[in-house]
Amino acid sequence: MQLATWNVNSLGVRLPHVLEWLAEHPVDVLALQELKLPDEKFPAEALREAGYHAVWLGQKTYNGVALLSRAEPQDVVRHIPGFPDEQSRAIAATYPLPDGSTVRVVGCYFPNGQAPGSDKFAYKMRWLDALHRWVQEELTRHPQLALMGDYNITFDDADVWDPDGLRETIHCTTEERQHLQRLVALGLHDAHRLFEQPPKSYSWWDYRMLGFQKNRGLRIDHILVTDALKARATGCTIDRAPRKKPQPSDHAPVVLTLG
DNA sequence: ATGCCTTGCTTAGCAAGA
Repeated sequence: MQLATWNVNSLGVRLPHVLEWLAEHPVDVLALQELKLPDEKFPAEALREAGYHAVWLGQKTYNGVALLSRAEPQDVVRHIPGFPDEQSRAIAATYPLPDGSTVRVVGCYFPNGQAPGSDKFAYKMRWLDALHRWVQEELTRHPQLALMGDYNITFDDADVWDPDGLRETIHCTTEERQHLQRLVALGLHDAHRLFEQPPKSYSWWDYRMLGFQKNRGLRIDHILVTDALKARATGCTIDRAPRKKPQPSDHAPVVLTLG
């Protein structure tokens, strides 16, 4: 049983990569971010042919999230309830597990935030507040929950290729990291850190300046899990292989394996 | 560094990403 998350930076461009990756890695649930296409252009048929159900929340040009799954999704929620948002950033669904229990999957594309002090940063903070309230409420009903996606926040310096040069810049500010810790304090665990990882493990690399080749990256794509899922987790990896292909997304998939 | 890439929208140059 595997859950994965991947910011594809345009599903229109990256659909072949997604299909190839799923053929090699037939995960049970794949959360996608940055679809960059409206609902009516979502490639549901191609994904169905690949054996995947899909639920999605599209948006023209920007944002957009989806959940692909082997099993049929239940109790689908689009957008953070009680947080009217013109930007399509959140989707949730429930899936059956082989033992008869269920897993609640919340897939999110957190706002970038641009720079501390900007309007976009203020929106990021409001969005994070709303997400916290929503996840807290979801946890009352779902002991097995995974919150995964492009968080656009690093946990600490170990997630940053140049922590001194990027100190208190976007993705690395104390304020953003405090929000991330508030989510953790709800009783969640960073799945990546549950396991031994290679040094300098990142999930995003800038397209410019040979960022990937020099491993100048950030770990900003995360899977947070509840105690019950932590107990079942047997591995969590970042798959750098798709980042090496021609015309890649700037993000790599993150994969959680559950026993 | 004011950009460096990439994408979408619109059709050459922005906006936005991170």
